[in-house]
Amino acid sequence: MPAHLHPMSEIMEMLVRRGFIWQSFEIYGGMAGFIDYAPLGNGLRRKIEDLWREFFVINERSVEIDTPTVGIEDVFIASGHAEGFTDVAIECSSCGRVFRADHYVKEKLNLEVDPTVEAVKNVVQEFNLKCECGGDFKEPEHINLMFETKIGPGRGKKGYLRPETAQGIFIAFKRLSDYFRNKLPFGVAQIGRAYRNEISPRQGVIRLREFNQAELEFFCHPGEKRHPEFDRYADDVVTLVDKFDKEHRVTLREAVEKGIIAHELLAYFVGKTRRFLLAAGIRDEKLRFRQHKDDERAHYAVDCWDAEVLLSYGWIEVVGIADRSDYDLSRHTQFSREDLSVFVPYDEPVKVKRRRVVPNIPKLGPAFRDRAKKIAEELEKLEDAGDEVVLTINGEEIKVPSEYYEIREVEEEVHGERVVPHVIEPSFGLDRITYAVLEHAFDTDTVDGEERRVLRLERRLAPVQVAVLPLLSRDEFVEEAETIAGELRENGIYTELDITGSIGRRYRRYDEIGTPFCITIDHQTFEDGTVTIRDRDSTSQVRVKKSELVRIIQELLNSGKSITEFGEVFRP
RNA sequence: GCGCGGGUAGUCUAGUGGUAGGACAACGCCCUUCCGAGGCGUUAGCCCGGGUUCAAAUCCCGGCCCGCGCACCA
Repeated sequence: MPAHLHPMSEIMEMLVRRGFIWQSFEIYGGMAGFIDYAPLGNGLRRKIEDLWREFFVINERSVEIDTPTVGIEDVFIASGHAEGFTDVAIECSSCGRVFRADHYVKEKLNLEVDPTVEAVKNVVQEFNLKCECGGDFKEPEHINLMFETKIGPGRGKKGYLRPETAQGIFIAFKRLSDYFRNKLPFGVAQIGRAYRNEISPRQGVIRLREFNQAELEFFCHPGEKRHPEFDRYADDVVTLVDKFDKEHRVTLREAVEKGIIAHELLAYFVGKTRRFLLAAGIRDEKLRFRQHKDDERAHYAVDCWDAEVLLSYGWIEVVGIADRSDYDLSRHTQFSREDLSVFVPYDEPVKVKRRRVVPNIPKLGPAFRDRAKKIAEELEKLEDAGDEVVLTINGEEIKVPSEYYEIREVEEEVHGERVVPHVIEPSFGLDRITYAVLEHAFDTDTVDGEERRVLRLERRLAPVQVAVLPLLSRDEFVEEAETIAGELRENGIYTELDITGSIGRRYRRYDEIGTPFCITIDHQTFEDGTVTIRDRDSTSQVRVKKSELVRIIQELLNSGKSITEFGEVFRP
């Protein structure tokens, strides 16, 4: 079906033609699941990243790091991602449906099967297992949704392209905790690529095999899932769809009080995420937060809220805000044997009275010889003891009479406890957000009886911020335009100079790519040193002095101010 | 992965076996003009591979890509 029949085709056509996104590997026929960020799309995505940094790094108690996109196998065994791939799948040779073998066997035969190719193969043969459609299954195979690679020459060491940026943060946790001088809570962000070898990439940029994530891992005390700045968003009214599909329009404070959102910290990030998306130009009425159902959550999550945006594809998940509890740190502790806990001091040291068993070493030594040291260690572990203690040392039962130890009442000061932090993770799909911003900004209206297409991007996100347009292509007009464009560029403003085509045609070009302001050099420029600034959304113009142009443009770009605050409205 | 539909310049499109056409866009020159003006000119295309045929954009097979449905989406 030609793309133009699809409802979102008009914008897709524009995005490709004007240089926002292109199909990757196009001259070789393309490959599903990969896109090139063309000049304008790359500019837009970078600016969205910068906006994200402002919200989730600069204005959060967070830092940003950057870790490899290739990970060694151990990481993903610990994280649980590798487990998902050792799952065995069976595919029907007639209808083509693919099932997870262990689930299918459990459901049809009520039988637990080891998730190995051999075991599944045996079960399928033994019970002559058929597909629901009656077809035979092909040979069972491993599902593999991570890209596999080899590190080093020859057989190398097995590695995977990361399926999320988060693991790089968890792995560096000890260093990060030290960096924050072991004081919770703190956040660590990472912006970068991640990879999933999707079975069937679809829907333009919505499901890619290589994609851009911005993730924040916010580490907190398990008993203190609050945020000191919750009040900033507590009164924001949000649309929530809970796991029972019940919709709520409530403030975040109410959502926490009523128990719709599990705790304040999740609610805080729901609020912050919403403000970020609105700042990027997502429409509030096309934004909602949906709670994952119990069977929908990832293996690591205990609660999860997705930000969903209404697009021509329907409601699309663009952010996942998950409470990953201590899952990741505990798993990496277990697999790496590194202690990834944090010492949390109490406000006041607590005095604890307890009984201790104190071994009498001088007596133990001669009596028990080479076993004495071990016995002493075991005795110290005991909370209490009677007249005689029976210990098992190296499989040997040893009776230790009370003369070899004494019971003392001691008072100890406990200054704090070691806890494995919990982590709240807002995880952003930047490609989807970038596309959503474009779709929500895309508009048409009528100017002088003609329809025009205009991209109403937030000013600060526009990839081309200013276009300088000489009214005529005569040398003196072009030279003047070059001078002005040069000055804007020296001040860090993304500026295009465009001298071809009629002025109207050029205005349309920049409307279509969302350039908020056009500077026009006309005859009057040479008389009184003024130029006009044209506003994309209203198409109206004001005259300003050349000497003040840079300052005015900068102020316009960093505010929502109207051009009419800066000069006389100009009507040619 | 399965099923259905599709793939012709940058974009959109005409073309059912016989010399691949148009519109818009882009670029150059002229005009010198404030909202896709006009004139002249230029660039540029049959997704890839095989087959049938004297001859394939067109018919057949396979692949790739795009859209939709199913499955998958940690």
